[in-house]
Amino acid sequence: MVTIKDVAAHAGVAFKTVSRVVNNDPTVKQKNREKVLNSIQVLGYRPNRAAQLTRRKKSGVIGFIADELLKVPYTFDLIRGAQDLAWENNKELMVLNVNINKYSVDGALNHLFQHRAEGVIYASMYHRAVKLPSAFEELPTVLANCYDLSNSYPSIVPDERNAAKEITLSMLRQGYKRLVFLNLNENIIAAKLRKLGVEDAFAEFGADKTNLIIESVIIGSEHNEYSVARKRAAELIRGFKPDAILCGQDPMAVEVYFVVQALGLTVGKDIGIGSFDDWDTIPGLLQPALSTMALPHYEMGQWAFNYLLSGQTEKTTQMAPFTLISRHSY
Amino acid sequence: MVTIKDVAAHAGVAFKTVSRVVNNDPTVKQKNREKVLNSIQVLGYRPNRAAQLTRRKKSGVIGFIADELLKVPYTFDLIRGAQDLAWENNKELMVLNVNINKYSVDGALNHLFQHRAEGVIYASMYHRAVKLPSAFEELPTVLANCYDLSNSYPSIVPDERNAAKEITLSMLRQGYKRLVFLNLNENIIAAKLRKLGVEDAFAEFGADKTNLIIESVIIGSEHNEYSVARKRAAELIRGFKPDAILCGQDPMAVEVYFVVQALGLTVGKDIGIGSFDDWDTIPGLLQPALSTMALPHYEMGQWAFNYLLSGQTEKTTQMAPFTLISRHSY
DNA sequence: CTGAAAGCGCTTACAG
DNA sequence: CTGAAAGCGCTTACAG
Repeated sequence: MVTIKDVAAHAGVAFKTVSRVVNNDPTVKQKNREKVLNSIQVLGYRPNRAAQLTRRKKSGVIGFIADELLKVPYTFDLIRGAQDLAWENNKELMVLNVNINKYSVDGALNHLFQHRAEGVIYASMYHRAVKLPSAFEELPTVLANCYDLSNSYPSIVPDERNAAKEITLSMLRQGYKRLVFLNLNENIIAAKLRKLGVEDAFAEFGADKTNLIIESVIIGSEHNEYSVARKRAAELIRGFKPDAILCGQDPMAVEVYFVVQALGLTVGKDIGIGSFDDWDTIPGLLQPALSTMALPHYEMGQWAFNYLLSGQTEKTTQMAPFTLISRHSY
Repeated sequence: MVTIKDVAAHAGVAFKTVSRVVNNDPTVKQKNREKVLNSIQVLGYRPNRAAQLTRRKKSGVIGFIADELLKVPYTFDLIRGAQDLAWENNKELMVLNVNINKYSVDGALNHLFQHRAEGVIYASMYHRAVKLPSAFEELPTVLANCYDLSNSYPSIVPDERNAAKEITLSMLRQGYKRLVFLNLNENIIAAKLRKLGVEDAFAEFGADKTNLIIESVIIGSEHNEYSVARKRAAELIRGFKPDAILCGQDPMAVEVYFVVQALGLTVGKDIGIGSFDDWDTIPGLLQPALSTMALPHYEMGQWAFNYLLSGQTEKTTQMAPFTLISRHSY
């Protein structure tokens, strides 16, 4: 491999001058700079990052530990948000997947320590509380899409409550009166907060709460979840006769569309449907296309990265707002 | 940060002995090894990777350039396949996202060169031909889910033709006689090969080809694609009256299920449905659950990584077999 | 504005 | 089995 000394010999300068050019030191005389740049070009020199890092204080590495993250399509936006900023700031984002069977969090951390990472983003697949090993205290840590029960780390999570309030208000304002909210598993934080948000909207709008049913249709324990969305949607449409249904996630909306069609009704005409997530291709697959609250994954990834860059230490829990994507389902 | 010398001082040995212990050199006396291990523990020493790499010949870094890869959920399995092996082999997988707007392939390559990567996997989002900049010739390169037109690099791609043949045969064997294959855009290689595969199956089974219609229902140019699956499915079911439909991808199957239901028919009873991809949550969302040919992304990721590890140079194009996931839709 | 020296934290190559 | 020296490709700190 071509080294700084090869370039120096070729350009007829001291190797320190080459180093200066590579590092954009403005004190190099224009003529020397050009000679060096030319030699770099001709010889195909590329700085050896490992050698640079050995000598420098900063590694430029930010870790990204993904807690089984990558099973759900949109969660990858967490990584993208961070990576886009890493690229812009000339940092290295070291993405490490963690899961029960293969990679431990300790293993991932060890990796990051060996690379002298300057900070780490810990991201979870869905919004939840996590308990991190104490080794995280040794380097700046930010949580994304999750939070720490003992409040030892700064974190950013989706603003579930406001999102639910916002989409519910949007439906009420359009004239829908009688709403069924088919919620996610009541054990998860998103479900708890969204329930409050929907109720907030009814209260703020002055709507009659007897026109509201909230029910969890993803049930069972964490590792044995199943959906009763179809069954309950059918029963509720027949019995309660809502004019709108809000679904806890886009895949559930697919199920509800089937139920609505089977009952001879039309989404967007006989019954309005809204949802959460903006799950990849799903919303556009439906007819009419699904209106949904998009999760702010990309923004959370960015926020987490920026937080590390800024060198802050305040242990805030930040709320990231969803974005309402209006299509034609209500 | 704790260095090898700190550990040596604490353990009362030469720093070279610490280096030996860290690198599992068997010549260290048991007693000294224990002393060093203890000091490492007590001081919390972690080897500095950058310094190691500066001195060693090998960087241990394998690059993974992902061509906008991460928009479709299952494509991440390409990375997972490679990453699992990287972990096992104590290598670093450096994942770099490439796209038109932000990161160029040249930028990603430059990154990899600076890290003295030992090889690179170039993976595309869907099965297609690619043209790589000539800089790839400077380091061992393997293509995954794509191939090079000039055959300059080894590659692995899904065995589309056999997959189509296999699922079609499986349907024919179950007694289905009259098949509509709603194909992907005819411009893409997968569509071309699968068409051949379906025809292979009819020929091999001795089935009557007048009972087969193959039609592309994803149409338009690459950047302006749209689906006429619903419209054509409805027309074909009414006119041609197939007893089975094969869909080019799982999302298309969702659309077809809606059409079938709207016509008052039942999937798996009145009409069999098969598909391709095994796209994340979609197959299980449908009722009955969708039988589909799963893309071998994980396996391709593994193969590509192994190929680099093995140090082979043969420029083969490998075919990776799909796996039939039988559920209840036919 | 430029260069010769020292040093980063390791491993390599050699000596004992 | 262990250690003192040299060196990896750079940057830092200093001198001119």
